[in-house]
Amino acid sequence: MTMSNTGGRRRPPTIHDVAREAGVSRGTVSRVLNGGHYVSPAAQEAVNAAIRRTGYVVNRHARSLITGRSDSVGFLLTEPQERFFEDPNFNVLLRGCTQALAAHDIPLLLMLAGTQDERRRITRYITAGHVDGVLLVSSHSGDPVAEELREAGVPLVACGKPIGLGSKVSYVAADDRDGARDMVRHLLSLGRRRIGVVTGPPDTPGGVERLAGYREVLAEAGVEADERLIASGDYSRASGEAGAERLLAQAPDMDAVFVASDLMAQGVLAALRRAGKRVPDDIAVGGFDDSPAATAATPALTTIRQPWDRISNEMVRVLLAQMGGEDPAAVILPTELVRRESA
Amino acid sequence: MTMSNTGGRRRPPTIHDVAREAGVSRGTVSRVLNGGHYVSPAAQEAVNAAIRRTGYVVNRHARSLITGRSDSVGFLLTEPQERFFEDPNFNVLLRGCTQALAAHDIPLLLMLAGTQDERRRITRYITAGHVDGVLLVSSHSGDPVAEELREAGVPLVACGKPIGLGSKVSYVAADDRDGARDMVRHLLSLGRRRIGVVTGPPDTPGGVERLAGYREVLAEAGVEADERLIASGDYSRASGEAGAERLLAQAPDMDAVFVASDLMAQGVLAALRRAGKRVPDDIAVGGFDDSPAATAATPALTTIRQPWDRISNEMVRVLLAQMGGEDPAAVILPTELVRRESA
DNA sequence: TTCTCTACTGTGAACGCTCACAGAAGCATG
DNA sequence: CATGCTTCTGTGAGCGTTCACAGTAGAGAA
Repeated sequence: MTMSNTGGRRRPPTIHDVAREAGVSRGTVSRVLNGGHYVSPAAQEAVNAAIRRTGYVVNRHARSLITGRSDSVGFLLTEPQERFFEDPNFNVLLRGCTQALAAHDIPLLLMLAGTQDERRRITRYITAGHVDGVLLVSSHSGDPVAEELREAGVPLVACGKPIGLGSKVSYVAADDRDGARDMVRHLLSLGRRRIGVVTGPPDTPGGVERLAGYREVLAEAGVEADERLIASGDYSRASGEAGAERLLAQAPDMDAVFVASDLMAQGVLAALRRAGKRVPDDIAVGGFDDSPAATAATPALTTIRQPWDRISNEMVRVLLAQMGGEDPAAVILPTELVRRESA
Repeated sequence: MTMSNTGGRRRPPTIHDVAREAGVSRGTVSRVLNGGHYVSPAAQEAVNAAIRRTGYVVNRHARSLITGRSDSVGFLLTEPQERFFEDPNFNVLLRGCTQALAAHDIPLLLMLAGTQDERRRITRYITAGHVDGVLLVSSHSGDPVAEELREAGVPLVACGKPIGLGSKVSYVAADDRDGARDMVRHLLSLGRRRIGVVTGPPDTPGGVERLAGYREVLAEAGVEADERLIASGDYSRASGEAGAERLLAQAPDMDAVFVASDLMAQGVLAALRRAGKRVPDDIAVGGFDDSPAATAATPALTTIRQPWDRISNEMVRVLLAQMGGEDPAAVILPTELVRRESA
């Protein structure tokens, strides 16, 4: 019953064909397509029937040409790509955003801009209006792309608080500091007192906030701070391994370690195993993210869950709102302690 | 020097503005934009200068409206998404394709169609001409989307040989059978004779071919086949774990196991550890893929590298060729044995 | 009645581009 | 000197849609 057409018409049906088929004008069809206001029930029905019969789908290019919108949003990665693709969180985020957008029938364009050159090209591409908004995933500060897009007036939502920028840019983030506090409190509750930390890079919000939470809780608990218990990594597995080795050398009496990402925690576990330390008996290990890496690790990681599904949903919600003219907004979501074997 | 414009023009410059600025007609500007044939050097130069001065970028919607092309391609996943996002191979593939396309200035639209409903919608979206071609990632056979797209005449390249379809659809794949042969030969060369296998699903090329390679080599070597040494999984970590348990129960004297994916191999390692078996001393383990999971595992996996960078490059190359009117083609790429600790 | 208001419908004009065509040179060939 | 061919250029039309506007009909108010 569908797709029936006079003869072997090869070209897809246009709004004209639908109008003729329904016995109304282009304008009326267009109105039905765009919400159906000021259309009589009879016309509404006739048009819908004609659309079904002809198999009509709106030509987005023609629509975009006149509306100036593209009805698509970009998912932009401005970091060296290895990082993101190695990080399981990224997958979850990408999937969540794709799905949230699909619910609004908005396709997502994936854009990778790892090099300086690519970044320039992508910025031009975006500012030329090929997407209506951008979901930005870039943890490091000093990222010129975000600033340029903001200036160009492109609706933008970052994942995690962009450090360098003012409050004029929207972002959605988990409550890093609070999550870190929960974890360190948990380690304290296990009786540990010599608690080390492997932080993220100091130019990322996760690097700063998680360390701050760690310091706060120790101070509140009256545990003596010790800089030898602090090492910094870059969220990669390898840097976790290196960090753990440093800590073991500097503070052999360490009895727990809070690691700012599950991936780094995997590296920490490897280093501890090599050093002959049992986890959690000798040293308890706490991760952060609750990524697939947490359950893949041996022993399975006690970690802080970032609510990635909610994060992606909120990012999309805030972006759409901004595309609709609303002001930028910041959303902070709570984290949750997930207890497994490592602590 | 760029973006200079009379007054505070807000609207981006059009081809008209460029033509006026360069003192030529729209047609000439258009010709410069599309390859510059039949344009005098003087006009060429004037137009390029005008483009630079005005900051002009072509409006893709207007162009697409008339050419009927969209100058973008889709990356389509038709499986339940968990699988792909859990699988590190997927990342590498996605990244590779994005980069290969970026070199041609073609944006990539990521499309996820896990449910029946989504699949229908996406198919309509694609056949409506919103992308010029599709990179299909779907290992299972009996996938109706591929067949529908093929019938609709949409250029299509699959990753891995689509089992159900005829030879009319392009694909790029690693040489699964040969890779499996290499691995099993390697295990034999270590002196192992009771070699188990955890296969992939029988409706995927990897499931079929890797098992076939295993059987072939054992037969050639005159090693007795034993169905108790064969278990099948679904490429997930959990299924690897379950498969290993089954094998251990059925064939306690197993001294090696070839696992059809690194992720499953991680599960196998976990099961072996629980059973008190030392790897590789008691049982050697060989994986497949050389994904990040291979190095993340303890001990690091000896595995078969799939040439993902080449695969993605070839997929893009074949797709672009097809979009240019060439016939479908199949490309098979060689694999490589990577020796690490587990075998 | 006449006027106004609301609900609905149709029409021309864009949007920015490419394409086909016609024409203008310049140069060699008949 | 006309004729053809090649290289280059400008112009009109049209891609499929939305938008602004004008117009119709019917209902209620003055």
